[in-house]
Amino acid sequence: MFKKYKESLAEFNINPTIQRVKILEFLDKNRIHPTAEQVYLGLKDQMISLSKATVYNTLKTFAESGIIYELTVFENETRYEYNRDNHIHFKCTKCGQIFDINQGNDIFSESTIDGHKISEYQINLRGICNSCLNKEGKK
Amino acid sequence: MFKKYKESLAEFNINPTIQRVKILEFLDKNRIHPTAEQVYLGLKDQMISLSKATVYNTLKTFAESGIIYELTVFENETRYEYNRDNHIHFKCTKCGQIFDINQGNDIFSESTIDGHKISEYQINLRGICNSCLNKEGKK
DNA sequence: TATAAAATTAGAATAAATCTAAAAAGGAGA
DNA sequence: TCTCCTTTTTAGATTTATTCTAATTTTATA
Repeated sequence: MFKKYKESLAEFNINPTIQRVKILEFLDKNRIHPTAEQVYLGLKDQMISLSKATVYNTLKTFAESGIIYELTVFENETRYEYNRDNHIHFKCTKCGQIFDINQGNDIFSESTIDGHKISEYQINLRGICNSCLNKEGKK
Repeated sequence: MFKKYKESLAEFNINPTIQRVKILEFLDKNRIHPTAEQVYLGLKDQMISLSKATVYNTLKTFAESGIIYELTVFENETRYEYNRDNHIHFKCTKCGQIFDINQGNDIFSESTIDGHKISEYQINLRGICNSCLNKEGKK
């Protein structure tokens, strides 16, 4: 059942506890760039003993290992995603949803800029999304 | 003395109260991408009655008007800067400093992507800065 | 199985940001 | 200048995200 997640965790040298497997599964099946709070809320009913601290610890452990990605898109809330393909984010100011955009991948392929060594980058777009634009049009 | 700042504020239809002029001056003279807290700490000695709420309110008012820019660079702390020239940011994981990089300006000159209307974008780089690299080299 | 190490837990603590309601300041007109 | 009205500031309480702490439970290992 959870073999897939256990194997992934093993690849990243993370012990596959029940909590960790469940959290990874949640991230895999809910591609909404959730906050730690959202992960906790999404799991607490099926895991009555789950603690928020575990969710925070686990997400941090995951992000540090590289199995998931940690993002901050304009607002000051840390979000997480399982999608490790190179992509950028668009946040809608109307509905608040965050969309993945498969573009802009190798803009900073040079690893140095102004003498600073780049190890990572994030590109965040903001505006009004596709579906909110349509809703506006209909009014 | 503060004519320059009063004029800028007038351009953006913001009443030039003493607090506002002082906060704008602070941002102009301290190009460190400060947090609201840092602005408050930097001004409270010369303005004993200054309230944190005023700093937060003012920075928000400024950002909404467009006279300053609000940024989130990886960490979940909102930062502000007076520099409105198009540029991107580099945050050093060693010293925590944020550097301005004058590059990457017109990457999203097209105003639509995947049908989403782009009104704004941020590009954030992370790694080890110039001077931290040098210090490492010397050890 | 015993023992050590790692992980989880509940709840307290911290820190950023917002809210509230009252006081102060500023502007417009008589 | 006085009055009225709007805007701004203020202190402190509140909210919310996150971290910390110390005890307990689980897992790994000898």
